[in-house]
Amino acid sequence: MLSAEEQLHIISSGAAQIVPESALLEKLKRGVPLNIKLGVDPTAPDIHLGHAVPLRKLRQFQDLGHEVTLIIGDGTALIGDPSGRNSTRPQLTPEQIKINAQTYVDQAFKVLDPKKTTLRYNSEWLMELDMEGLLKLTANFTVARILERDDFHNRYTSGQSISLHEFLYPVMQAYDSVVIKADVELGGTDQLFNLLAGRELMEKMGMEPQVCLTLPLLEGTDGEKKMSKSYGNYIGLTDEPADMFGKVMSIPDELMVKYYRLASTADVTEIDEIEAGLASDSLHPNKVKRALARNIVAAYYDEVAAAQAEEAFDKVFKQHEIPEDIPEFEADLTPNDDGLVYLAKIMNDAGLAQSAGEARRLIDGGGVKINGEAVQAKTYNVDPSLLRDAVVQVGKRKFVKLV
RNA sequence: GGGCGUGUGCCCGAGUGGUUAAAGGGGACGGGCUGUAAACCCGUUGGCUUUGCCUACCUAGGUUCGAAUCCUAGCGCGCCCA
Repeated sequence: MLSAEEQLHIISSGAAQIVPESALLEKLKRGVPLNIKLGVDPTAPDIHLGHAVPLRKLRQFQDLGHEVTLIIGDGTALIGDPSGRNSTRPQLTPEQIKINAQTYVDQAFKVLDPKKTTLRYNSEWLMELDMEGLLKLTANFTVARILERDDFHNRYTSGQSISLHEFLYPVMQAYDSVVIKADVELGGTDQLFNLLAGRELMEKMGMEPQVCLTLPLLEGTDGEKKMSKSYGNYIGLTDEPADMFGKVMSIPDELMVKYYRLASTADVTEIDEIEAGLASDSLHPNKVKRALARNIVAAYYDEVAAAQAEEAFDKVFKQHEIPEDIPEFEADLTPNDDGLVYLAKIMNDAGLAQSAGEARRLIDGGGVKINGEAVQAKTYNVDPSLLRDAVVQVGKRKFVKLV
């Protein structure tokens, strides 16, 4: 085992805050494996690199010899986390929660070490609570304390509704920590209040309180907004290697180090060197970003897939070649009276354009190529022999082979 | 329950009777440049085999030669009063 100080250095890499850091150092100094907790809401089935950030941090803990308890919040999901919300969340059906939870777990184990992970469902103890237990638990918190929370405060002062059951969310999450005896709980920066509630409750119940470790939000590929499916700027854990590679390559340079720290499997010392190298211009951003993309692909697939993804990427972007493995489309090449076929319609049918009109515009904009040859503006109709077994390309990365 | 206001394209937002498929901005997409990105420049951004036709400014009716623009009702949102 590494020394407590060395461990702390690794653990704090990329973390937003550790509350309190001194307590974590003390826990580490004991030299016994700690119990690290992460609670997840099974609300969204598909997970992306943003969701994987706390998982990566958990993995670091595991690699340092600690144990992880992953809590599926199937009980708390009945409430719906009010964090960052300005209105009440819709409640999910038990069936939906179950499906989501399973999908989540499958993906989470791409990151976590199953041998050092205990999986728990919090319905196990939350649903066991009777009225007496609930009352005892809630007596540990005051309304004023809960109302301190930013989002509750805002909703309350602006006259928006807060349902009584939403008040219970932080209490339930805190109770999870008590039940599993967490040493450290992870969460996004927006989770700090909930994490602190756990700390407070443990202390009140005579336990050693957990340390709260928050992680920053990961920006999406646009480099602006947080990674989210609804913004279309996400990199999914189940994305194809080539896609994943390309998406990582498209992030802004400024984000590279953050991605390294939060989303890669690289060693912290290595990342420190990369950061320094970039700052002093001794490392070329392109090289660094490639290495990052390879690392991330390899983390979810393997080295071979990563190398292939890079190769495919170079073919398309560097040498402007046509990649292998492009989708095929069976096009109807029956000519019209002039002996021509309407290219715009074919592109539309092949999924290269949302409408024939868009296809025409793309042609006029010089964005359409047949076998690497740009189609001249206004040529919406072409000779069918040109299209037979041809590769039609839109922009830099959309290809379809006509058969 | 009453009063007032508001509803425009992916988003924001101009337009208050007539070349308005609808200014401007953002985003997105395409081209150039590049390192793949950013920045910058250019173009496109309802549908249709496009010198044209069709469908569109919350919905349904109405007024008018002509409506996103005026009227009526409904729906959504906002504010004020009870």
